[in-house]
Amino acid sequence: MLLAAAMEVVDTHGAGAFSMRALGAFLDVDPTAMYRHFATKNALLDALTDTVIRGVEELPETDDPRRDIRENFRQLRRSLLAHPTLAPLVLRRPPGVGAYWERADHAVAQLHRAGMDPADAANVYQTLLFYTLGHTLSEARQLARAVEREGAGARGGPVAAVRPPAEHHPDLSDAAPHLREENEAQFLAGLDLILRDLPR
Amino acid sequence: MLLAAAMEVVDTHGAGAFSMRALGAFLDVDPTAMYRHFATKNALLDALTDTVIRGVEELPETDDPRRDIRENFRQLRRSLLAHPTLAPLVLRRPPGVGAYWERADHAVAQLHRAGMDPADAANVYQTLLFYTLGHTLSEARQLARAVEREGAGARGGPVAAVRPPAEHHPDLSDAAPHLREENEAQFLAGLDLILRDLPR
DNA sequence: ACCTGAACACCGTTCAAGT
DNA sequence: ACCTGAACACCGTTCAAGT
Repeated sequence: MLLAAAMEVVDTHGAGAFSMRALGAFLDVDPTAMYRHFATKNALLDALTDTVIRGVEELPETDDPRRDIRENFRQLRRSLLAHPTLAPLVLRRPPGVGAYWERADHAVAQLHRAGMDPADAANVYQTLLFYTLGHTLSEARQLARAVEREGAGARGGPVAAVRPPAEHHPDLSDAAPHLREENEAQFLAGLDLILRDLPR
Repeated sequence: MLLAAAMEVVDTHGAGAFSMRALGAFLDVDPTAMYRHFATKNALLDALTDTVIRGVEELPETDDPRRDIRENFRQLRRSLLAHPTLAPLVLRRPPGVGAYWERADHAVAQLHRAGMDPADAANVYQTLLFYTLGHTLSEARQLARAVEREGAGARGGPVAAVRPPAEHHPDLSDAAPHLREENEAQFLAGLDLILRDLPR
């Protein structure tokens, strides 16, 4: 399928190296043949990002709303990190686009179940979504650079330590060691911070 | 100054239309003359994004830490929205880059002053930063599309309502009206959610 | 020290022509 | 219905040459 081939090219060489000509070469087809199926390169990229937002995992339905919400956003994070060079392009999709509906409805339903009114649920959902996007897209950056340099499967070096000039930023250097923690744990800590009023 | 001219071209026609040739035409200079001052187009864009992260406003120092922290991130939001087509490119800058230090130190210092230990302060800071980036870059998208269509100063239409197919997403449609609120208020509500344990 | 201009190896997209 | 191939109007970047 055309989208699958496009995703393979993106994951192998990075979204920066993706072009209609590169995709044509991969499919052994004239570079202009794709215009029968997608009006523009942008439309093709939008379709790719929608499949990343949607992901491949089932949304969980247990009896623990807090756990289910956490898992919803962990899934989004995993899907974005699986395609790190494509991840930043999800920002071109409005949050009202189809691919987000399932996640939005799932999260809002769990928040409702946990006793929140619609206004609070909407606020918490959006905060979780934007936090997840900001955190994960920042995280994807270093992974993406490794892919664009070394090709698919690159692991990206160890997370660089944050080293501010100590003389100028005394408070920051006390906190700096904690800014370097492993990213998954850091991500979950932020989720829990936002969800800390939910029953656990 | 070269950077100021580049920023003007970006703000007028959008980052998508920015090219070395366009900048050369704007400055009435050969398109390759810029390579004396910046090694690549990417280096030039990185310098531009750093000035956006830094912004033009003074960080506040009142006797209210919570207020100062809110203002820190509102400043970042305002600066990003002032250059909406450039905003997504801040994701290429690692959070440890120079332009973030001032904001990081300021926020961590205020959190410390409010009684937080370094580990909690680091967690809250990162959550606030990534939330702000996610929220603001999503918000910048519609502004950016207006600029790329109509040129500088475009206001971008009213915020599109989120209209999920009601039959499929009952919980979401209860919350949907609250997803459409004016963006500044929504942004601040998220900040307060993350900061709700701070003394006010 | 800085700018110029030709050149190279690319782009996205259109369109007439083929099967 | 789908693919081809030439063509158009662009790119970033290098490098020898000029002042």
